[in-house]
Amino acid sequence: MSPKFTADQAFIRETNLSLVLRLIHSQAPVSRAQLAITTGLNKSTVSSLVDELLERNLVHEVGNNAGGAGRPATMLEVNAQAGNVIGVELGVDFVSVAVTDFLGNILWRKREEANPNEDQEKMINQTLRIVKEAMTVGKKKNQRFLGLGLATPGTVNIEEGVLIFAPNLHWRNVQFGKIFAEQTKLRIFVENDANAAAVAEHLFGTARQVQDFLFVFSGVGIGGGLFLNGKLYRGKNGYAGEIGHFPIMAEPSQTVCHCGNRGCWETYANQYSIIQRVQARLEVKRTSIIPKLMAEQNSGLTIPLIKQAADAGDKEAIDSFAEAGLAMGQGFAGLINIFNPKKMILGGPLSIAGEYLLPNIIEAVKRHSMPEIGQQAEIVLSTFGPDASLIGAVAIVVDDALSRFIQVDKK
Amino acid sequence: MSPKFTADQAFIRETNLSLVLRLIHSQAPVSRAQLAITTGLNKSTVSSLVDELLERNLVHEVGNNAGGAGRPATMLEVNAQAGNVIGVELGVDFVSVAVTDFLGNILWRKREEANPNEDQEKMINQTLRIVKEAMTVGKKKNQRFLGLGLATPGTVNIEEGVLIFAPNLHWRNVQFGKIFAEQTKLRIFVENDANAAAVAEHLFGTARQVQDFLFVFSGVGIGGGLFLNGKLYRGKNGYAGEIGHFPIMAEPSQTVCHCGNRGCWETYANQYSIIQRVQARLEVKRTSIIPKLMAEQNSGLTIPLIKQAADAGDKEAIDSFAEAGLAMGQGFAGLINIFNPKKMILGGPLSIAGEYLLPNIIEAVKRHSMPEIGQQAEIVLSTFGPDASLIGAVAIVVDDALSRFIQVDKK
DNA sequence: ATAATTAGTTTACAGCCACAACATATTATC
DNA sequence: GATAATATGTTGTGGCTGTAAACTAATTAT
Repeated sequence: MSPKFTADQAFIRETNLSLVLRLIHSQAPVSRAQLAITTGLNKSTVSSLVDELLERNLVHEVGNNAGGAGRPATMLEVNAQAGNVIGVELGVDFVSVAVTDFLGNILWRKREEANPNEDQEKMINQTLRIVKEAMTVGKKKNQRFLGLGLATPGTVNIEEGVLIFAPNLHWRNVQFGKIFAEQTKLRIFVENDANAAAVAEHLFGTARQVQDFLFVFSGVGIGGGLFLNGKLYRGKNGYAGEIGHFPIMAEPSQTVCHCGNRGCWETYANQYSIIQRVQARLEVKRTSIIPKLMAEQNSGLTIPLIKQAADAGDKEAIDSFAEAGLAMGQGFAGLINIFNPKKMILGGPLSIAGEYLLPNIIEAVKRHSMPEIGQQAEIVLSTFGPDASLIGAVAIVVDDALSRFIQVDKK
Repeated sequence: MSPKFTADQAFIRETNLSLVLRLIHSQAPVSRAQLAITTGLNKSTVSSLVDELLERNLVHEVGNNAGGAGRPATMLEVNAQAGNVIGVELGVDFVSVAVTDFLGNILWRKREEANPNEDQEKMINQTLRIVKEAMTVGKKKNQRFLGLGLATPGTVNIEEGVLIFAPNLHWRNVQFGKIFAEQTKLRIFVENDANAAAVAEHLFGTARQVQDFLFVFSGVGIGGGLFLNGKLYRGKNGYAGEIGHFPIMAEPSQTVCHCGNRGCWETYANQYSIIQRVQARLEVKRTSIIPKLMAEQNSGLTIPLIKQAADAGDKEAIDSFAEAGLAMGQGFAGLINIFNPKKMILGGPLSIAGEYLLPNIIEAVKRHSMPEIGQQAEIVLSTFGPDASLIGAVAIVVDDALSRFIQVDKK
């Protein structure tokens, strides 16, 4: 049925602990007195809460702040050493693993090419191998791990830690939670890549304190992390966020999307659409350095290569990005009209070309959104660029630690 | 900054009172014992909460339920006599007012034609006159009023009770809250019409217990009430829900939307698009009863008239609805992909033709949505048809009474 | 008649936060 | 340099909360 929500004293304590911890996280350094004012809680209550957080090593005092008159305040900060976190990002053709401290600072990272089509078990074992390597890093630093987060394309059952279906990987029903828990003995958190990236921006990035924003993950397709009313929105089954499949034109002539339909927005605005635009231009106009770059680097026509050409001032590259930017912006406008968000964050592989896309996205939003709504939305690039989902994997672990006060096993 | 959320004892009590009251509302008749099981609260706590609700006259006992073995349960129900509510719907060309009991049962209602373009003050005075008439009804029944809800098109600042901007009415910054509070001495709640309708469905209609659904309000334009994670989503400024302005086609050839853009989804799926479809058909094909109906009734080409023709089996009318249904369904599919909702509810003036639209909406959703997501969404007609916003105006008052336990002035 | 079962109440209790008084540590002022 | 002013943070009391367990109450099963 509907999720029951009862409250008791333990709930009060947990809510207030979490509130204070999150405020210390987002507004560090702060004093107990400042916390009392911003929360509305009594000074003594704040002291009691902070004492508990200090005891749990989640925060620490960082000297005094002698400002004006009066007793100087003892400033508080979240303790970066509260514990380490492992983040894993599963991509369509790579695996990334990172070890960070509690504040998301990267202590170690590794990326390997991978091929999910070849053999699922092989890729999982590859991932496990890198994870175990990562764990030795944490051990050396004598730190406990708070957990392991895994970001993957596709839809995820976060309670069970199961990847339900990832069209890009052609995977179904993968028990990540179970497999990784057995192999690492850590607490495992599995989340969709765009959702994870959204949490990363909320916790560590450009969307701190922002209650309503969309993370637009653009790459092979376009997915979205919907952060609404101060939390992730997942929909009935966790499928929410398939923003790339709004049918913006259902004529039979349109490109077939990999979802099987025609005229999905993402077919006009994903990375392949840019490659197509460049190809079309190269066929008519040859004054571009792109063919030369491809020959030199023995590379196909890829986004990084087109970006490189644009950096060198190549008009065909720049114009292709501009055109794609307008198409992306059209979808952004529609989403802004629907959501009235404070921010729209562009991330994913395509965001490496953000500087060329963004001005036209903004232009298209201005043109196609309702003025009252469009003016309210800031359109920005992801803080973490192509690493957004990897940091996101870390963020979902940290976010849990900021919320829950379940005893973490000591080492 | 971000809304702080602190918890204290009063909050616990209010949360649990509200939880129990809502459960009694949605699952009546229900016993204390059942409530204890479903909430997870202790039996004694439930008794204490129920005692308080009884004292406040919000619920009442309705006999025993002698089922199997054991002491028979005392069943509880929300007290319809807890207080009356006034609902007001401001339409583009009418005003509706209703008096209901606490369960939303209509005790009295009145609808008058109105013209917002003529004179704002005149229309407000007209509304106030009907409201005062309504209040004499409640007085006769010796009932107190819990409040007055007002549903209006446009964007609303719900804290202040101000209509910010309603393009269809050409109104800006109307202080409904202030005006109505002064004139009626009641607590006033102002809300956007689509949002109000969504609350009505959640509280009294087809979306009871549904956490994630969209109310699609189709009429002159297409607006949406977004009910996500168990509550209304309003966005940063309360503008959220402009689902009609997703640019599904940006070619210069398209119809200009009243938002100023071209190719908005709603221009393919609003009531005017249906009228256009019928007109186009009538120009080529004359075997339709529509011209005859228009002549007989001395009426223009309206949706009710086309509906009447469809009821009589007129192929042109039926086919026009079918075509529009497919266009609506295309947008529904896009929204379903984005939101992964449990339900999509079609309401608003166009919903009187729901039986002709719905099959094609469902067909288009099947065709254009991602199968995993589309299969999850039930697509249904509003329980209240064209009255959804009027009942919604009532619902926002009831919803508040179910949540808050501020002392209501006695009579 | 007695036991079993289920509903609801009473009483003792521990946890939580608010409040007010207090201790602490600095700057401002004379 | 002493005193006042100011701001930070702590301590102890009290009221409110839900929990737990023992209790009463009202029915059916045997």
